[in-house]
Amino acid sequence: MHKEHTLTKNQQIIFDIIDKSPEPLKAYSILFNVQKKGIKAPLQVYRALDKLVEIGKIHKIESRNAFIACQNSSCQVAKATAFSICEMCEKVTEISSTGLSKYLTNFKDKEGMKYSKYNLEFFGLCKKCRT
Amino acid sequence: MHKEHTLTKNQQIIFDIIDKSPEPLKAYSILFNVQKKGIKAPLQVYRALDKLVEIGKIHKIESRNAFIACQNSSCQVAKATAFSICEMCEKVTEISSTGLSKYLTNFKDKEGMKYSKYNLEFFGLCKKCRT
DNA sequence: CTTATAAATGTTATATTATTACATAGTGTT
DNA sequence: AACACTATGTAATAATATAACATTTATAAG
Repeated sequence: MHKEHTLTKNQQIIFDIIDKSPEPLKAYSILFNVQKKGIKAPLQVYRALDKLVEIGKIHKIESRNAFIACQNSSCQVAKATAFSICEMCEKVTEISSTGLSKYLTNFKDKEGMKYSKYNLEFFGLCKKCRT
Repeated sequence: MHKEHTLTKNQQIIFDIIDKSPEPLKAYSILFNVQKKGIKAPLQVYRALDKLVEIGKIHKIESRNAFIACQNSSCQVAKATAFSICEMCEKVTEISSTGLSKYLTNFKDKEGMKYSKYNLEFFGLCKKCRT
């Protein structure tokens, strides 16, 4: 079993903001939002973000430089992530498909190499934006 | 059939540097390398990069903010990309697996949504770094 | 409980990555 | 020539991220 991570003060503050947000948040937008709570410097935000990513509480959307809370309840480690991104409204959703994650986790390249981690980002138009 | 894109002067200079490099290049490292050729400003580099990505001659490795020449001969459009990245030596290789690209191109999420584009990055240790 | 160690914090400065805004020049039509 | 379109040049600045160092807090070992 995994050890439950108890978040520190800064980590908790920053996680809460990301978790409550309906959309991915950028580091400096987070910073702006927590300045009233005493977090004044970028580094304080980035350190919390790094830790939260490391323990799998949040994920980074690489193509957007933004962070989203993990949707898969109790995802402890960030080693197999997949997202859909609407190119119109920028809505991002974490994909949890057993088939997909099995396929990718077991994927071997031409030389038989298996990978320990992956990140996949799908792009298209969401339901709303297609209508 | 696709129209062959004739690269402009700046685009050609920047593509050549990326194409010759054994590793992904970052925008400012490219800038540094082309200053002798008269390209002086970041924007000149970014504009060429944008265009080259758009026409599929190069790809951006999102997790590294770096650019690599397309390995799939005559890949004209950047809409289905997959890479392996060594977390030790940072070697990046474009994966060309028909199985993988078929699987992902046809992937539908829970709501039946199909996507027009994807980018996948695998992480692990390359052959050399595992020994 | 105290000492040692690791993890987290606070703060300043700076590095790296990317875009806005505006002026100019080339290219290809009609 | 007149038009639209794409690319270029240049300066300034915005947005994203890390280095370096001092201090504090949490955790574990004796």
